[in-house]
Amino acid sequence: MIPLHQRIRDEIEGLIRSGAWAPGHRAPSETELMAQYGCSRMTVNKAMSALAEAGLIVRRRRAGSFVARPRVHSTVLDIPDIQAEITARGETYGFVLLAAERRPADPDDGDEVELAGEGDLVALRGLHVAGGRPFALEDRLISLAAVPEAAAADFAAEPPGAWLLHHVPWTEAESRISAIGAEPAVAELLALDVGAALLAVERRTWRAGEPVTRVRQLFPGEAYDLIARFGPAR
Amino acid sequence: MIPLHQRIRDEIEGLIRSGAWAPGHRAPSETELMAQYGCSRMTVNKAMSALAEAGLIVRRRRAGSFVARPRVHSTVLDIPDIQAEITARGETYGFVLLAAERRPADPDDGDEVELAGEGDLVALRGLHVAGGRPFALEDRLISLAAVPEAAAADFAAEPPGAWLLHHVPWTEAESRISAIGAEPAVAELLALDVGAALLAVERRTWRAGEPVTRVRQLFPGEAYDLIARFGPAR
DNA sequence: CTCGCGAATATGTCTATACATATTGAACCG
DNA sequence: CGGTTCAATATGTATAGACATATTCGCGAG
Repeated sequence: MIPLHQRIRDEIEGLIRSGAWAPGHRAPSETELMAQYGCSRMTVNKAMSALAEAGLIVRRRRAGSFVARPRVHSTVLDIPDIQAEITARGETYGFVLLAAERRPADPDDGDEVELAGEGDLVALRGLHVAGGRPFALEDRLISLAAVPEAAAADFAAEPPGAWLLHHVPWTEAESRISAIGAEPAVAELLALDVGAALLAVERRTWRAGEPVTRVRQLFPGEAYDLIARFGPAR
Repeated sequence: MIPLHQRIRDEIEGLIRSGAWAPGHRAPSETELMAQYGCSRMTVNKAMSALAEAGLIVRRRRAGSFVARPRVHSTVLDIPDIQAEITARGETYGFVLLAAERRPADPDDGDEVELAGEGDLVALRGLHVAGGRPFALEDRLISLAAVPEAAAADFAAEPPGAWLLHHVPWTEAESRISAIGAEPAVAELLALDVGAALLAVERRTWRAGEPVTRVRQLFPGEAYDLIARFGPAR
């Protein structure tokens, strides 16, 4: 049984997404919807407030509720877990740990110093492999001040991304996406020509304001797409 | 005056984001919060339902409300309007229309055929310029079946992105982000070496299920970053 | 000791009502 | 004709109560 407020919400959302109600269109008032659905105003209000929160309508007192004009920016981007992504494609996933060391932050690198805080860093380099072929190169720094358990973790057994996900819940994250050419060392590891275009995803995460980790993942440009959608899919 | 349900919501969100309530932590029941804030259950419920909808807590009947473990995927990505982005940086913006033609869809290109529908296409190529230097190359197709007015528009005066935004509200969009090497023609237009890494953003938009436009924007890799954030910023 | 059943609990939904608040449009007055 | 006031309107917030539903816990029977 679908709750009534959800049904109202879904129906109106359908009218908007189908284009039947164009941006700017004025929706019926709560009183009208209340009569239309034979329910109380609170129920209608719950549906309409949810649509407003979702950004589908704009509500103005005395004036009414209007279909919002969608904004170009801020779509939802799926940055999937690499392992999950690969297995979802039906390919076998592997992770090769190329290097792992514990070291203090480079004092010339403000970024590292901030990440390390009072402690050392764990620096990792690893290769994500899909079906026997290199899929992504990952360079990661983990703050031991934030995650002391990382000193003893075996990242060859469990890739650092998955390990962190299980051990350290984060509260904030920032991802930065750019394109760079492959340097010789990187090109060799990814089995590409030097200078080949790579999609670079750099992500930093924090827990309660304290930096936890910074990771830079390099994907061969033609092998990987990031997709962001705005639309009927829920 | 901040509404009470919002205050409750904000306070609990603060406890979660600060890490005071770790993932898995059980929040007080609605009855307890109701006593704590001296309000009715509906008010507490509104706050907690909103937090649940936002994915910050998970609610289970009889069991209670628990702080959710954040998921890696689905962050919010800002895909800004290029013109707005450049002027925000304090640089002068310019758009150079390199080519514009009206033509039927290429029957060998299923993508174009779908976009065109029963009508022709407008095919445009233009260069976004920031402070006198090339910033992005844009190739765009507009469906005249969906937007007949595009046949008469002057895209040299108003860049097609802005023109479309003003004339055709869309209801769905999909963006695809990848990295490619610059081909000779592209490299020359962007004043780069052949093979230089480019960030490619391809976006398609629909209105009420009908394809409206498809645009491919190529940015010099080192000149532009896309940033996605998840965190306390609201 | 285990299984099944019923009671307790926490959330989920909904109603009817009340008052607050922003905004608009129209009536009124200078 | 222009500005001010005021009432109508639509949303915003909140209450108290009611019943529904899923899930867990504990008790008692086998």
